[in-house]
Amino acid sequence: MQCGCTSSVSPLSSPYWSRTVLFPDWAYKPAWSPGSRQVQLWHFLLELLGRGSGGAIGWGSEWGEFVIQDPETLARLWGERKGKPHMNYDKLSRALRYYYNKRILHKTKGKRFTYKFNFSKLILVNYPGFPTCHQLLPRVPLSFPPFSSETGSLLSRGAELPLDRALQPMAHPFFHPYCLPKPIPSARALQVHAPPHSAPPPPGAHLMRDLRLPLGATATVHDDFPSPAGGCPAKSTSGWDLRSFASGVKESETGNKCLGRRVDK
DNA sequence: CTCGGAATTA
DNA sequence: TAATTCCGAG
Repeated sequence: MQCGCTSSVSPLSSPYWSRTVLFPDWAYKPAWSPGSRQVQLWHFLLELLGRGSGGAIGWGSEWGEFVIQDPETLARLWGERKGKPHMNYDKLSRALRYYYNKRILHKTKGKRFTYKFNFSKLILVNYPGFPTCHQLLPRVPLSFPPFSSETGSLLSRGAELPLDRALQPMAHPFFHPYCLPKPIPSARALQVHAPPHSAPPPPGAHLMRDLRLPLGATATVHDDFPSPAGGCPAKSTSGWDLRSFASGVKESETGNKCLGRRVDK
C-alpha cells in the first residue's frame, strides 16, 4: 500500500533504503547474521542498557554515554554470553577499544569506565526503516536485532530472512529521557556535501528531529568527533564511502592520548 | 585505568 | 571480521 515495494527482493542485495544513507558493511550485520557469528559486544551492551540490568552498566549523563558500574560483573556476563569463562574487564575493554577506530564507541575521557556510543552509526543500523523513506516501510522496523535470547532460532542461516530484525520492541535506549538530545552540534554538517550522483538527501532528517534522535545520524559521519581519521578515506567528492572506513580505517587517530585523569578515588 | 600492538581464535 | 588473550607503556 504505502509503498507497494516488493520487500521480498533480497536480503542483502536490496537495501534500497540503506542505499540512501550508505553505511559501512559491518553496520548491516544484524548481530546474528551469517556474517557475524555471534552477538557483538555493542549489541550486548545495548541490550543490557535497555533492560536496565542490575548495576553492571547504566546510562551516563550524556547522550549515548554509559558507565560500567561493575566491570567485573559485566565481564562475567559477557563471558557467559560468549562462552568465555575467563573473560575479564581487561579483555572486554580491549574489545571496546577496538570500537574506537570503528567509530562505534568513544571514550569519555576523565571518567572511569565511561564510554559513549556513536549513535550516528548505530541508529541507522538498528532502525533502518526509521527515518528513511516516509512510505517505504510498512510499520515494523522499530526494534533491535534479535536480542530475545540465545534461543537464537533466528539464525536461519540468514539466507531467507532479509528483514527479520523486528522481533520484540525492547526498551529503546535511544529514546530514554535521560538521554538529553543535544542541541544540534553542527547542523551545517547535515548538508555540507551533497552526494555524488542521484543520492537522495536525508529524507528522514526532519523526522528524526521530531523523534529526538541524534540529528547527525542521517548525513553526518562526524557528529562529535573532533577530527576523523588522520587519513579520511573517502570524503572528498564521492561523498562517503563508509565502506572504506569499516575495513580501511586502521590506526588513524592517535594524537589524542591525554588521559590518565583520575577523577576520583 | 587506559591505550594499542601483536598473535591467535572461531 | 570480531573479538580473545597477553602485555608493555603511559
